[in-house]
Amino acid sequence: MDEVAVGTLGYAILGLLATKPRTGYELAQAMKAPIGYMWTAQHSQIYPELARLQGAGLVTATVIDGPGPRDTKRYTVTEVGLHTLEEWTDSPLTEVARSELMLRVRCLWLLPPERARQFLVTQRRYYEKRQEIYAYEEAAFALVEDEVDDPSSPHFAQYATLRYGIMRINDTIAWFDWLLDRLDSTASPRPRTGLNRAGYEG
Amino acid sequence: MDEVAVGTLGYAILGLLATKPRTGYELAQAMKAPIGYMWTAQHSQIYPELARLQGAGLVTATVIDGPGPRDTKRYTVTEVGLHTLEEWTDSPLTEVARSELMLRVRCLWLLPPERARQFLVTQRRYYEKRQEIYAYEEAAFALVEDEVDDPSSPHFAQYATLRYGIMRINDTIAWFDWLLDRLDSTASPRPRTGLNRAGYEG
DNA sequence: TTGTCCATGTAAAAAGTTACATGATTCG
DNA sequence: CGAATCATGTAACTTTTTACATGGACAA
Repeated sequence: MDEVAVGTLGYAILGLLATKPRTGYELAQAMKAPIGYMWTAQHSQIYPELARLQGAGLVTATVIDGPGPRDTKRYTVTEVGLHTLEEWTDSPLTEVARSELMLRVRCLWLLPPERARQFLVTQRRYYEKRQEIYAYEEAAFALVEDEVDDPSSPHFAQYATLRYGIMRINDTIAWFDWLLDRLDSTASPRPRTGLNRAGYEG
Repeated sequence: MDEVAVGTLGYAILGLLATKPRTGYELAQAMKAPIGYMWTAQHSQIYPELARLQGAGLVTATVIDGPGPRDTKRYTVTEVGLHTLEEWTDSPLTEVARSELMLRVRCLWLLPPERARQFLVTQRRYYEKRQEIYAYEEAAFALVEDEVDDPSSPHFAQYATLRYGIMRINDTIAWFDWLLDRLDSTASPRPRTGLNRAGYEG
């Protein structure tokens, strides 16, 4: 019940519990799912965090029927937890963008064009697969038409994030095509001149 | 000189050194810069990593003139380092997407519409600022026109990542506008019905 | 009977952030 | 003369990942 600083993972959990009570296992599943391509965590991180949130009085646990040697617990957000989550939602935010894909792309000049091309084609395929999954997810929102248009419904917010994901994927695929095109349509390949090419100061 | 497993940070450093030798300080600067909105690291992480890379024989250090109580060292990739980087560039990749922004958006249904709107407007502004910085960065590529079209030039790869960044920002701004529009144009706000609204099972 | 799913935990290691610490130069 | 920039490092802490560990239910 002490004043404990809640981290992003804690809020990610509270955010999921705000729509319905879940077990730690279900939370772990939700963070694996494609709709959850916004935050991930392993169960080994989730279980201790749930214990901390409970200690801080932000969630409560109820023992329910379940398999295995240990208790199966279903967690619910408390009023305090919900209020904490609300305050966090529009508190100041500065994101640190990390993209290993872009880190790789930045090194593509080191590879022979065919290898670079192969890499891009493979990556593009992953995004195409996700595109299919997202299309499937979007179809599900047709079933809750009314709620999707109601800003006080969790479906409204969920749909907004889904649209963001779909947009991002579409554009990324378009970008892959643009880059693949540029790779193919280039002039005669110049010979590489070692580590630090003369005249390059960028 | 031992076989040390290199992590993403190590490759990010090697990738920067592959275009030109730099000091640890310069690497830290490069990872702060807007063009580096793909990986970030503090100097406290960079200096030990450079020592590790040097120990593994992937970079070499030369002491140069500089201020302060300690040696100023300029690092250069070795042939082994460059080869290691090359192999990593198109090795299998599966990214874990993390977006605190989307995590927040997913909770917007908890806020009164005006507060949600204010949050989105503020976030939109950050992206608009970055848009300006990126436009400035893009202009710089006009100076190296030839290299931008040459797949074996680092400028080609750098430009590709910049285009990706610009595209992402433009789309994100468009998405903010779409969502702001939806927030405004909604029907009469329904009263909230507590934690777990009846009938909601999503 | 072998593997996957359900369900929960701990331990250890790696990666990342924040804070402490030193000292020269240069600009206002 | 004070603040910012250059330049490098360590210590402490938090977060994330990988691995170890248990055991029931159910399907191929």
